[in-house]
Formats: sequence, structure tokens, C-alpha cells
Amino acid sequence: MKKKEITSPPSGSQLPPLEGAEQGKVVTRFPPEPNGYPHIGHAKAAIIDEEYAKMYGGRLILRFDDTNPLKEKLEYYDAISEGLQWLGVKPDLIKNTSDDISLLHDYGRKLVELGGAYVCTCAQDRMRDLRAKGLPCDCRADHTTALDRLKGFFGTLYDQNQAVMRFKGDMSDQNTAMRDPTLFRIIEGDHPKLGGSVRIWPTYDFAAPIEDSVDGVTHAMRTKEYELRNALYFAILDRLGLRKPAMIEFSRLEFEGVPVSKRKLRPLIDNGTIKSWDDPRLPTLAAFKKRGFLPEAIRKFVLSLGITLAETKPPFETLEAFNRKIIDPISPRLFFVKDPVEVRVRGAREQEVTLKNHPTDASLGSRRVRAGDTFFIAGEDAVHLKVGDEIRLIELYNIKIAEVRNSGAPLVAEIGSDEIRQSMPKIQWTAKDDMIDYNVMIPKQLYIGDDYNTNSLEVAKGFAESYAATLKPDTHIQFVRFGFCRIDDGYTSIMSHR
RNA sequence: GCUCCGGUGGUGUAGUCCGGUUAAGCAUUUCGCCCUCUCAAGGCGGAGAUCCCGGGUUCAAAUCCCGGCCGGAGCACCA
Repeated sequence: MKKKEITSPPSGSQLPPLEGAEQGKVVTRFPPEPNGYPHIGHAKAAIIDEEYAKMYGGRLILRFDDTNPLKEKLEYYDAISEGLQWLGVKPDLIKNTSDDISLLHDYGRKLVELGGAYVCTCAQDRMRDLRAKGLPCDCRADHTTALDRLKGFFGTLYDQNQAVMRFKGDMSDQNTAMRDPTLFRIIEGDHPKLGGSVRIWPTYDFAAPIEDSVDGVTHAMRTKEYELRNALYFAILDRLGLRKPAMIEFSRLEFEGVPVSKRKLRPLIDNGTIKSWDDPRLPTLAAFKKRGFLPEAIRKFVLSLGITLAETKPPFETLEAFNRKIIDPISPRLFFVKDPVEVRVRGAREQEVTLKNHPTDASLGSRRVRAGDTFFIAGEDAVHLKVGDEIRLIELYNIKIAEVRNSGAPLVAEIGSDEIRQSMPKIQWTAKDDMIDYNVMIPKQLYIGDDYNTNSLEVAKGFAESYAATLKPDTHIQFVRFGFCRIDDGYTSIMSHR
């Protein structure tokens, strides 16, 4: 046996080669339903779709799969577009499934005329029962009135819930997706793009194959929960004599304790636990942005996952590691002291010191800090101090602890030696004369098991150098010995990761 | 219940289609050292997998076959 013939993509790509892909002829598509804010799961699909298109010099289509007016809203089209733009995913064509509504209707009619579908007026629960038992209903067998029913279906004969169009599959197929699934249903309601002009709407099962085929998609990708619908997808195209794209599945992307489903997230928003869809605890793209993750990190991470079918929750730490490496060289270093403890340094003279913004990259500049004789250090650092300890205030001077008092009274210290020993603790500090009240929001896992984590958002309170207030929102910084953060406003930042 | 899909170090993957060329590569994690006025980044090194289990085929199996176990998905007039 020989190895499968696969045109190798240009080197440098991280994804495995696409079967049957020809350079310059690959067309992929990302088909989100505009029914919510884009999240990390969307990012995975969109990035893989785009990456393959790029890899083969092909095209990417962004197709809003808007076939259910009850669920879709204009704001979500925009939210998805914005999310993709932030991610750096650039479609070559943007369209809506609803653009092709009459084409879809035509194919639906044609399918009935070809005997591949029928209008069914059975009640929903009766049909569910029949499908479970693998038995056909009377509508299916009624050939004589099939065309009249079809006419009535697209006319005004039926009201919502009175009729649907079903695929003529096999009611006894072991793959239940093939037991005459619904192709069209009647929905009264305003569609965000088409208003109330259309009432016969295709289901995903019908729209997806037709659109993919008609749009020239060569490689269609979707998450693995659709696997059993592949048979249906191809059966529809077969009966209609339409070209069949290749279908590739991959597992969903979700992190431990951070569900992506609206069922789990919506309630938190609705009951006010979480105020908006860009809350940094959420898996939405807006949240990742707010939290200080860079799109490049997300892309690298997604690509490192591969297109496996295994259902796993990848480690969030890996994403953090990618982000840290990208952010580290561009993040100014600043001082933030959490749970501050006051330190008086006897005999300290007032001075203005220059602090480097980055340990190795001088191009990030420096800042001036006014220091007197009163400082604050982090509570965590203070608890370990004993009389006689010598520590270094980073980039300032050494101090020697002279007095340790209980219950919140300031520590007293004196100026220490000039020697910067490798082993001595070097800690961040803020000067009383040059600091501001500061909060760092620290997002944690949203859910623990099935329960909302009531401690999912820690707010670290303390002092930061006043310089922090001068940084523009969205700036990435590192609070030394604390973690990487994104500036949210003058007195708040959001922690990205350590 | 029926059907389908997965199961490689703590974690995520590569390799599995075409059995041997590495008894398993990479990343993350973790430990040590170097560098360093950060517990960051960078450099070097180490740890960590009898490739779910049991049979079988074969000179040879993570890779093929059979059985089992565990996990997930689908069975909507949602996508």
C-alpha cells in the first residue's frame, strides 16, 4: 500500500495537510449563527478555517447562519464581526444564509418534486414518537397530494407549527438523524435582516449543505457533535445532484470551569451576577481582550491544539504561557503593593529616582518617582520580616528593619548597606508621596463543578505608583512580582496571568 | 435504550490510515543550574508514558484484528 496522495501545504503551517486540497483552490467557511457573543469556541473554528484557506492560498467565507429569526439579533452580527476583526481573521467574502432564502426555497421545492422530501402535518410529539419507534407517518406516503401540500406550505395554508417539510430519509435508519428530519419550518417573526417578509425557514440541516455547495466550499469543518449529521448532509446534496464538499470534524474548545454554552452563561448575566459579556471571567472574545490576551496568543494556542476528535479540556496555562511570551517584552514593569504595610525609613532623604520600565529593553523608557521617608510594601512581604532583616527596595536602596510592631502600626527601618546581594529579598514598593489607590481585578474559574464560583473575581486592593494612572487603557503591564495585567482605567487593571 | 465517536507522561498534542528506521517527538507543567536589583522573559539540564485493559495476527504492534472497560456525542418545527 502507498501513502495517501496529499498535496503538501507550504512549510511553516502547523495544521496537518488537508485531504484532497489543491493549492489555490481551497474554499473554507466559518458559519456562526448570530445569536450571541463570539467566544473561544468560535475562535477555534474561525482560526482553523482561515488557516487552511491561507495555507493553500484559498478563500475564507464568513457566512452568518441566520435561519432562525427567533434567536438572531442584529447586534450579534456586529459582535461576531468585531470579534473576528480583533482576532485578525479576515474573510474574503461575508454573506448571510438569509441572502439566499429564495434559492433555498427553490431547492426545497425541487426536493419535494423529486420525491426526496414531503410536507408533514403531524403534530410534533407524534412525530417524535414515530421517529423513536422508526415508523413512517401518513404524510410521507401520501403521493397524490404531495404537490398540493407543497403549494400550500409555501402559500398560507398552514400556520406556524401546523406543517414542516421533512427529508425523506429512512425512518428505520440506525442513525436517527436520517429518520425524516425537518428541512423547513414556519416561523412567524421578524428576521434581523429580512423583517417579516419570510415565514418559511430552512433548518441548519438543510441550509448548511446547500450553502456550502453553492458557495463553492471545498472543505467544510464543524465540531464533532455534528458527526451523525454527515450522512444527512451528503444525502441532501446527492438527491439534489449538487457538488459535495469534504467534511472535517474537530472537538469543541472549552476550558475547565469556563463553560461556553449560553445555557450556563445567560443566567449569570440575567440575574446580574455578571454585568456584561466582556466580563474577564467569561470565555467570550471580548472578555479575553479585556483580560489582556493578545489575538496572536489565541491563534498560536488554537493551532497547537490540532484538529483532533478527542474530547478534552486543554490547559488554560498553555494559553497563558503563549500570551506571557508575547507580552513580556512589551510590558512596562510597575510596582503595585497588595494589602499595603507602611514602612518608615529613618533618616531617608527626599529624592526623585528614575526607574527602568523594562529590565532589558531600554526603549520602553523610564519613569521618575518621588520618594520621601515613608513607603508601602505588600502585606505578604511584610509578614516575613523580623528585626535585623535587610531587604532591598527594588532600584532604590536597602533597608534594615529596626522595629516591628503589631496591629497595623508602621514598620520602622533604617537605611541599610549599599551592597546588592544576590540572595537578599528584593521587593516592590510604593512611595507615600507618589502613589494612588489601586485595584487589580483577578479573574478566576467561573464554575467549580456545576456551581458558580462565588469567588470567581478577586479584587486585590492596594497602592500603585501614580505613574500607573498615566497609562492608557489596554496597555499591557507587569506588576513586578505580582503578574501581568491590562490597564482598564486610571486606577484599575485586570490581571491576565502571573 | 439505540447508533456513532474518542481513550498516547499531571495537562494538551505528534506519531496510528502505509507495523520495524526514537520502546515514543513537541508544548505546557514541575525541579535544578545560569542570567537577573521580579517569583517575568531568556539559556542549559533533569523529572514525568509498560501508548485504557485482555487476547490474537506477525520475525516485529501505540500502529492491524477481536473482546472488554471508561469517557463523550446524536436521537428538536436549535444551530
